[in-house]
Amino acid sequence: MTQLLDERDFEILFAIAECETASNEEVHEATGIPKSTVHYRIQSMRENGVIKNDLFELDREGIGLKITVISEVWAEFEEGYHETVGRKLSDIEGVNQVYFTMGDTDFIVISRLTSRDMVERLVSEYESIDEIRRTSSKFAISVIKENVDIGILRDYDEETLHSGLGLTE
Amino acid sequence: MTQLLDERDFEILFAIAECETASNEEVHEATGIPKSTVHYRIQSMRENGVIKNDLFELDREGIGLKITVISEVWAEFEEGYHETVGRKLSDIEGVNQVYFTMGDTDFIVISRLTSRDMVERLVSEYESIDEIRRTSSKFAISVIKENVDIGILRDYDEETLHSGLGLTE
DNA sequence: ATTGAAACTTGATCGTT
DNA sequence: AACGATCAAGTTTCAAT
Repeated sequence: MTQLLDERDFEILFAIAECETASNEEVHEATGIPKSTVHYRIQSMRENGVIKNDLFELDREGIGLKITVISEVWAEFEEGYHETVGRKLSDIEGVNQVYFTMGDTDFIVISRLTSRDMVERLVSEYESIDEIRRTSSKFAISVIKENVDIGILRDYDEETLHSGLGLTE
Repeated sequence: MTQLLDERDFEILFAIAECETASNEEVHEATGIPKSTVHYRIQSMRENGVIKNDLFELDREGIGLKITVISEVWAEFEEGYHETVGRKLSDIEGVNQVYFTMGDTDFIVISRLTSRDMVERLVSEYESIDEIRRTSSKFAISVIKENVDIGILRDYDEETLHSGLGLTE
């Protein structure tokens, strides 16, 4: 099996994420890769499914993030701990979503990882945070739905959003 | 307080989500709204923060989705239930992410909702699914981090992704 | 705030290497 | 596959409403 992506593809993807634009021009300026090559590469990534639409939904498997781990985290109560602990959790490599909830769990953390090694690293990062009392992790066997960014709108009736905002015709 | 968005803004956002492109041209064709007006509206939504970057990360609060609910769902074991039940969960309005896990929980479901009404609706939708045994829901008091789509790349060292894909220099 | 038309920038194509 | 030059196509601006 041949590699889907090489270093150069990543350089382009990182530049897009960094600049927050997919303009050939800007990617060219950020990377030094000629405009036409940037264009060619992005087109190739579209064709092989790594980039899924014009708004750059990425195929996580395609970029090597095959493991999804969902963790529950319990922490010591302190003033403002949802911010301080939340920030520490956010900073761990591979951590993608952090939700602060109240009740029997304090945080829910979703991570995308490349390997078992990273899972071990994740756990030891949790353990190195002083305020954390206990964690519990689950592997997602399959990701059935993820609608993110602008795609989220497909989850709703226009009606629902209108009434949510108090819009009237 | 004046409304951030009106019907027309939504029409444009929905068209973008539907067409999977933000081209003035295509949005114009899909909606009949003149190109220059589409341009003007998108620019305005950028300025007031509803659209956060060129790759169309949306401000969920801005479009009225103020409530995040995270649910754990337990279901009867059946052949292929992760698909059948997972699909039913995915189809509920406002459901945004569905993860199938094994062990003490079967599914983790993340929803974005506009109102308490929608929360009640969510729960009754859960209850109407035959295979579901039990559910448990938490409200996210705050969403501390969400890196989605192409932004996910910012969570990683380039190194990590390279080694995850088995790339070598 | 909206729009049609003009001006301009950029993405896409093509031919070489 | 990479790339510089070219051109069609789309974005952005502008002036009028």
